[in-house]
Amino acid sequence: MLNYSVSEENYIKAIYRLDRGKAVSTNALAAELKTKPASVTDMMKKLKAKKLIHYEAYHGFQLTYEGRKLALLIVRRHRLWEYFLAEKLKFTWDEVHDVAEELEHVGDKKLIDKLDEFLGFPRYDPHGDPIPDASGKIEAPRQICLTDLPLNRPAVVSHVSDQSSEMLELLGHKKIAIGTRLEVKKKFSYDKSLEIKTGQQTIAISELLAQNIFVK
Amino acid sequence: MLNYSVSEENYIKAIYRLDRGKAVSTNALAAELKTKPASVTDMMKKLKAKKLIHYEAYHGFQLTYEGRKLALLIVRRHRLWEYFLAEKLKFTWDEVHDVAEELEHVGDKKLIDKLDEFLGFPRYDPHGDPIPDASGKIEAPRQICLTDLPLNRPAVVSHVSDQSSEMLELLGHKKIAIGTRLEVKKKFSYDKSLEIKTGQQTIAISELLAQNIFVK
DNA sequence: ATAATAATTTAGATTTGCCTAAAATTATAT
DNA sequence: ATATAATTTTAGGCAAATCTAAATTATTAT
Repeated sequence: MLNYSVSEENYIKAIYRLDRGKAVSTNALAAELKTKPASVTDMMKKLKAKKLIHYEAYHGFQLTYEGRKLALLIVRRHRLWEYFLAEKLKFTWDEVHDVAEELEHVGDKKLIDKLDEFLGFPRYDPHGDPIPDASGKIEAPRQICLTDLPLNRPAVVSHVSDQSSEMLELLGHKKIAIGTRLEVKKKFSYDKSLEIKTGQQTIAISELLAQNIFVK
Repeated sequence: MLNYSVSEENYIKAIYRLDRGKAVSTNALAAELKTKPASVTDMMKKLKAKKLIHYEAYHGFQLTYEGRKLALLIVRRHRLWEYFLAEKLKFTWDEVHDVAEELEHVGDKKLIDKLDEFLGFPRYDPHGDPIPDASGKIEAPRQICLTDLPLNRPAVVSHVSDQSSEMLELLGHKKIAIGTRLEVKKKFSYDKSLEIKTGQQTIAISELLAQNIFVK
């Protein structure tokens, strides 16, 4: 496998993260990477030339088979490092993300496979996300977005896709974590906020927050 | 402490490595980093502006106090990762260097200090080099190069800086290893080779080989 | 259906880090 | 001491990744 720049890897990972079946848009990717749409277009041309994405001007992007393989490799590195940081170095779960973000770009194949072995081949990272194996296989997470959960259907929080400390602080405050059981009680069309019931309490969830919570 | 690029860190580390009391030259640094003298000059201007080195055109460079502090921090990261790779991931001693070369640029302070703690505050890396502590202190065995050892001064081999198998084969053949006692008996200006006496024998050492042997 | 709006791309600059070739400076040898 | 050689710096360019502003294409709202 070839060698990719940190920037290329970050774009590929972001496209993978935003992938919901449909093509990813320039603006969405720019927002995700805190960069400008013009920069995204520049990079998309390069990634297309390297056959990592399908792309026609004005019609968004999707990962090719090669692109998805690379994305899964980066996700593997990221989640193994997160596991290492939490399990071995005793970082708290909200500290691991930013550090893993840097470590994930160290590309040595042997390093990652030996780290995996050292950790005992963990299957989930500290946020509950499955870790791809050395061949790139990943457990299919049959989770749906909280915004798509029907009213009064019991579910369990299985994943939060944004992992900024701001997001995690908010989740902590609302006492929501991986494994929390909940039901959506009401949906307000005005601001698309939700009212949800957890074991103890009934609370409001903004649209943005709901979009980043996934449940099974 | 500010944030430095991978390139800046590599230059600082190389100057630290080449430091023998006198100023480091442009050509020596270019050779060490496998780059061109013109590129070195470019970077030296930047490092001077950042007050990491002392530098006047045509007169070489030396680390400032800040520069030395940064160098020791990078050395600390490098050697802790080397220890981790050898001790925990079971890499062999000749594999650790290249991987540590990448990991050393992950700058998170907490990561390195927690790694240090996890490893049990090791004092030496797998090559026998001392590891600076969290405050930047390093054990003082300022060893000198065999080329700088005065005639007839008894010394002990403490370190070899090149670790290629070719080098080690040659050392093995000449029966020189870490701990070998020796004295320099003659220096030949013609090819800068040395004649040295070990316990058993008197042998010739080429300039290149001598440059890579360090003694106390 | 078309005009207004939003999204996207292009054009042209900037910064970092590197290069080659030429000029300037320092070191060396006779 | 001075010519020659070696070293170092300058000048000018290139590629990657980013930006702003302007132009282009797609979407939407009436």
